Amino acid sequence: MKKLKEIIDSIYPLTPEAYEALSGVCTPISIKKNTDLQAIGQTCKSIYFVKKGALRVYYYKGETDITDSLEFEGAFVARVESLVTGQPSKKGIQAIEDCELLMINADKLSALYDSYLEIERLFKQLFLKAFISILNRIEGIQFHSAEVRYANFLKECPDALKRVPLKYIASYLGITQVSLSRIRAKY
Amino acid sequence: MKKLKEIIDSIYPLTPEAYEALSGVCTPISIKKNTDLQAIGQTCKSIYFVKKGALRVYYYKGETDITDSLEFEGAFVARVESLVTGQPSKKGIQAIEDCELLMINADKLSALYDSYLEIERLFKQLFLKAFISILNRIEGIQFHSAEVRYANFLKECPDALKRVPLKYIASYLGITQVSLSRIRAKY
DNA sequence: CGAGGCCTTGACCGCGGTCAATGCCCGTGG
DNA sequence: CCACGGGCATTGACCGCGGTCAAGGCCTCG
Repeated sequence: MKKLKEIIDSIYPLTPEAYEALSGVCTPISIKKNTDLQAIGQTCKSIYFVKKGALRVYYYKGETDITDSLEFEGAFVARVESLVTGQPSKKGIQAIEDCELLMINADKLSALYDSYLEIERLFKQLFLKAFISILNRIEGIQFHSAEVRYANFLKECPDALKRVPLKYIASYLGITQVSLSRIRAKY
Repeated sequence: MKKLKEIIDSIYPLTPEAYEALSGVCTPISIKKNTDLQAIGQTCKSIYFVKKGALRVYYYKGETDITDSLEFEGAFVARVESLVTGQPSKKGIQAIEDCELLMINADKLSALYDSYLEIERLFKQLFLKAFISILNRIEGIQFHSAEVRYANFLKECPDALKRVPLKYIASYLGITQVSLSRIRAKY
């Protein structure tokens, strides 16, 4: 069970007043394994903080289900393209385990920016982290073999294997279950 | 020869005063073909607007030279990771043709944000466009064959073929010159 | 005219994809 | 409590895309 405050402190600490204000726009949510937190086609108006559990962002490429990202305790989840453009998202968010979340309403959040510059900076920081991790991911896809990508993934998320079905991990790594299975067979 | 004003107007039009202020932090620059605008290892403190010519952002993956992006008239060029982190960049910017540019100093630019909210919004918009185009690029890399990527590239930049050496295009598409050559042989 | 850079082409190979068969685990109902 | 069915994972056979290595043509520039 992760605390929002601890995560924030590790990124961009807030004054008690700002933290209070931020808490005011957070709503606790529980969601069951294998249900959708946000369905494909909805417009994303929230950012979620994961207190407990595991989620995946996914979409359909033709017939096949692709896992776009995997998120665990302590992470923030959002569908940024939809959040900033206001367009319905082609991606959905699904619980892989029973989850406890905080829902942060995006409109209420940006209303806080005027009064609390530090909150704006915090989320700017979160956004930049996401941006840079995407740049790294491109490098991974373009230059590393599936085997190396799998090894890196294990290093970053050692407990993912026990919690996430292999088929999700495979499409997250950009390969098929079959290929992933072969890679695992070699240790 | 592209005008900065026209491009801005097509993205987020500014009032005359704001446009004046922005012009005040722009410096015209000329640079010769095959020379570096910014060398690898420098910290990026500028955003460039391309009035004329063609540039590429590149870096070294081991021994091999990789073209990260290609930019033509009307585009903005920056090394965002370096700009936001303040770290020296692993990427360089090189002129593929003789170029005429406007250099926008990043510090002076952000100093304008307080007085001109619209300028901040303009650049926020530019940044978001870059973010979304990166998301699309990931899709391209992950799901389209080299042949399709080449076809899409031709559609987006029809004149690139005449202006950019094939070896740069190849690494930009994430393949070798040899493979690109074979793809081209099939039309 | 020679040298070097750029592009093309051929021979060869390995990674990862598809298709299909099989094994395993688990929930449900007789 | 066991039997069955379905979803997930593994394995084998096969294949094609794109990579490497090396040779050869072509252009430009000194």
